[in-house]
Amino acid sequence: MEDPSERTPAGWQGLPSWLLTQTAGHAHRLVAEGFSSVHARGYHYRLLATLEEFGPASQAALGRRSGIHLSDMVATVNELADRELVERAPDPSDKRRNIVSLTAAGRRHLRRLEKRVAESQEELLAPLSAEERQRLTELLSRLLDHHNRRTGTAD
Amino acid sequence: MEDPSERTPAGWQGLPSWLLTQTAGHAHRLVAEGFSSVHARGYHYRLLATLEEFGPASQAALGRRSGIHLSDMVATVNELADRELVERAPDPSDKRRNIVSLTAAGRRHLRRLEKRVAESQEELLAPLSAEERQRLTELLSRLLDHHNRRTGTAD
DNA sequence: CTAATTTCAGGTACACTGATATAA
DNA sequence: CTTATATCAGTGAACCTGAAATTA
Repeated sequence: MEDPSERTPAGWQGLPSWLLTQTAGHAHRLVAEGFSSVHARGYHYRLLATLEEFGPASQAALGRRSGIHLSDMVATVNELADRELVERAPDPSDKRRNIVSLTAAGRRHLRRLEKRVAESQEELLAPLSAEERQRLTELLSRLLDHHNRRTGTAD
Repeated sequence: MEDPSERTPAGWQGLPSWLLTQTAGHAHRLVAEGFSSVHARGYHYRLLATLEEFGPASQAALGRRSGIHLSDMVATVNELADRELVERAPDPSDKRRNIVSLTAAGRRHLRRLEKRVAESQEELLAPLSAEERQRLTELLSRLLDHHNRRTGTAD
């Protein structure tokens, strides 16, 4: 089991796409661990933060603002409504719509999630200096902008 | 539908973990598109490249070298063996093992995959200069190293 | 006995496709 | 008639857990 080839990086390990997806995997893991410690997942945070930032809205509008697919929105709202972190009420002015809004408990839950997110950013970037973090963020932002425009992704 | 809030980025859009996972999503999509045009997926490339780099090996050794989970290794070898891109032969010196090796067709297939990968790297990094690409690669490598060491991940 | 190998069955988070019913 | 909304069913690649049988 002391085969050195099992510790030698293969050629594809240096590819930018590999470095990106692997590092993103660690980022996702760190954030998800923070969330799961308060019984949440990424979609919960994105939905609650979108609700606080833009106010009550229909599930379709929330989907467009949060980037969560409509089919997943149903399950996400279900999970949060079961725990009374959001409220789902019929819209009297348009009977197709549900108006989803944040409850007081939902807002407190969001505060906890934000703390966890901040901690995981720190853990993720630990080996980098402040200037390096800034440079990385800027490079990633430019790549993301470029490809979001290309694919017509919002935001 | 001209609601400007549906184009306004929410607060979490600036988080390093968000920039990383979203950019990685684009990277993954670009690479996967290149692969699917020759009916392949990521595991196929990783397995074929590992086989070429280190030679025939048991599925367990291949899993350690490629980072592919043993349970997924079975299906991956099945798929490649069905297309005669790899060969699975019993190891006479250890009856538990299969020795997996690359066929000539597998090597040709790998050449095609490498071309696709190179194209997608170029597409991924298009907006960055050579120096910026170098800086990004270096920063990501440091982050990846740090977290791989922390989690005991090989390579 | 323990440890390694292969295989199978399944689960999860995220992103997506398609179909349906209802209402604007 | 066309569009928007909400819901349900299901897929996919990647990554993972657990259990089983076989052999070292």
